Amino acid sequence: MTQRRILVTAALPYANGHIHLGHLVEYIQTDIWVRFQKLRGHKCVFICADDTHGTAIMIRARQEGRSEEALIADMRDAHICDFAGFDIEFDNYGSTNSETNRELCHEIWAALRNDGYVTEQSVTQLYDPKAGTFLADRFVKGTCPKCQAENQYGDNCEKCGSTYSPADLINPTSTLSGATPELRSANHLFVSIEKLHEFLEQWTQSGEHLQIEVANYLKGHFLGEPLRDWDVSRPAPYFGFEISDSPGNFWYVWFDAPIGYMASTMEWCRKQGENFDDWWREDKSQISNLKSQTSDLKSEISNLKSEIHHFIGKDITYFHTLFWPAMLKASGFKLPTKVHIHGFLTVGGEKMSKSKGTFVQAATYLKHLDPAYLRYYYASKLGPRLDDLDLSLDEFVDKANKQLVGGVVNIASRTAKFLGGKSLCETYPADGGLFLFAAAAHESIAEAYERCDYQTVIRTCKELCDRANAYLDERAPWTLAKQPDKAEEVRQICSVGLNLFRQIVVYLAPVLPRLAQQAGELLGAPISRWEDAQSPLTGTPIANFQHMLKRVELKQVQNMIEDSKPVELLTWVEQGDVPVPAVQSTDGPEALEKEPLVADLCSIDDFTKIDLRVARVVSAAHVEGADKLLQLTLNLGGELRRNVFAGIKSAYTPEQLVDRLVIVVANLAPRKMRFGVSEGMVCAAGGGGQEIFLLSPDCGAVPGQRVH
RNA sequence: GGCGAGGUAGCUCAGCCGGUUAGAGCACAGGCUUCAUAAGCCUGGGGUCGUGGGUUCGAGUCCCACUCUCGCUACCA
Repeated sequence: MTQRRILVTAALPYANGHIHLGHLVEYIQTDIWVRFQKLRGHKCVFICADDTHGTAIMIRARQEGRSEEALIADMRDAHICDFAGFDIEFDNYGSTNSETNRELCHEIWAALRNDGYVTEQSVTQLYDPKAGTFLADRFVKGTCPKCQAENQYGDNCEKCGSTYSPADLINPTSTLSGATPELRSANHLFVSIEKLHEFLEQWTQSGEHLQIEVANYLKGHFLGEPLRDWDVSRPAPYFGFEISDSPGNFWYVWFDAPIGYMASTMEWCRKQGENFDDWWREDKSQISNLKSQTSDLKSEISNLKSEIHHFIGKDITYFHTLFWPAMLKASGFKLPTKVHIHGFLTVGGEKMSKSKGTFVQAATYLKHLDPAYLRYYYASKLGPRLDDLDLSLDEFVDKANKQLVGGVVNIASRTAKFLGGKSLCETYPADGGLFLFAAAAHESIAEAYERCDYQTVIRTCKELCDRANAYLDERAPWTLAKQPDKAEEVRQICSVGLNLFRQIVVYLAPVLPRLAQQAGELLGAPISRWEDAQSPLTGTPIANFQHMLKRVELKQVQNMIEDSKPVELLTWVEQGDVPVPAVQSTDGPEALEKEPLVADLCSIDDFTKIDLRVARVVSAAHVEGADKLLQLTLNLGGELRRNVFAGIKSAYTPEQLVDRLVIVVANLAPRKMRFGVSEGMVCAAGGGGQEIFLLSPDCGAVPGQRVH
């Protein structure tokens, strides 16, 4: 088999949020594909990066009172940690906010300019005079002009489904500052891709690069009419790269994000001594020479050719299948070999929901469950199509226990103990053709992996498992083990069983890398190549069997869901309505009478669920338009900052708060408020109004300490 | 409205270029086994393959119509 050179990317996660189970459909799918290619002996490079630019990041950083760079650095660390926890192994994880990316953006931009793709047009947009920024649609809220429904965001109404311009909203307000936005126009830069219409038509419809339904979608939606120009610039202030030949304008985040694929590749190339051009630039001399070469040389040259595979969700189809190829084509870069598009994750047949606890973050999952279950589960449900993938919790438990533990691992579990400390037979015993049958399956399994049809892979492996388990059942080595003269026969049967186990683990290695590792250790020979499934292992020492994967209890899954539900927010921050006259400190019964003790007892477990921390107020500020709130930036130790809105304006001034220590509920679910997201709650006593008394630790406490 | 995908056992689905009595897992019923992480094996019940036409010696599989469900409908991450 000739070695392919394959560059694989997964979509860049946005630095505005944590990785959740929905993201993981993509990263697990892609990681499996990459591991498969590597196992097959191909040169495969897995590239990703954080997507860091745009208004959302800018606004959030502002709310948290820190720089965008600090925010995206934290987020990047969190993302990397989450991915590692799920055994998702990137060859390079970059950032779109890198010098390499800036340079590549400039290069591509210059090419677009030179070839006349860039035009300038005036755009009228809502502008927030208080926040000093133009407002993306989702930062504007108002009454629907069609059906009068209130509190509708952006450019469409959830109630009546109509779409409109945000400027048409009745009584629009900025969700950033509460100000009334005004219409302002500014010159934006556009890329005209209509010039490439014919090329895009041909590229998308060729049947080679896209799934058929995607090709049809593009044809039906976009290619039937002239392609609209793409607005790729945003006026300052904007967190991103300033456009060199258009000062005061920045590239829209979607312009520099896909270029991040290239930048991250370039970083990898520098580390590995690879040539970036081999991966991303079409070598014209090679291609033009091809026609005159012999077929031998042709195949040699095609070996040098590298492939580019993008894995994305269906929400960003448009960018990856029209703009991105257009940009690459226009600037002389190599086009994607294939764009693999998958559907969304639903949980229990419904969209993920924060209130139902089905919006599970990667880190929350890892607190409760082994990543192998999810990798296996997703694999068992993923096909080559764009269907949404449903996570059914019962089925999840079932697959993990019945198929993974009771099926696959059980083969080793029921045979290895008879060979612990001994070794496999020197020559592979007769097994009625089981090994050959499984070995012959490798081709169809490999084809299924190649086309991302993992459910077929799992289905096939399950059949192999059933055969192996039926074989063991029939031969019953445990019965023979009681007869000393049958020791050799037991060894033979177990050698067969363990070899069948090993084959299956080889086939599943892309899905279950840890299991492959453990199986290698058990059997005294690492699993490192696809071909390991083709010839039986003989004579190697067998280690004592240790559990490879625990069974799952439904309770663990339920706990994870509970853990993902937002904790009910105590609403005192939003109350404080009637100021109560100051009370003398007489230790009287008034306070108790007003708010009697809670009758329900709470367990120590209930209490420890609440993560109380010492924090220092780094900065405090009035919130424009808010009557009761102050915005606090808290330091929870080290670099950890939190943005908290506290309803304490009636009792404190910002100046009184800066630098003092407070007690904060650190694991309170973030709460979206009118002025931004509040990421915790400052503890205080008192009834509201003037009567709010912040809790403070005694001298000596430092930020980050937990309150017990 | 347009476009796309799909309607196969109680549930989740597989069925490639049309071909013998329509498959798997889960669930359910019965039996075997007790080596294994209360794991494993065998047997069974149960489906007019959305509806109606058509092509064909023969259709779940091709064509048409109808019907229902879901998704998408771009400058939003």
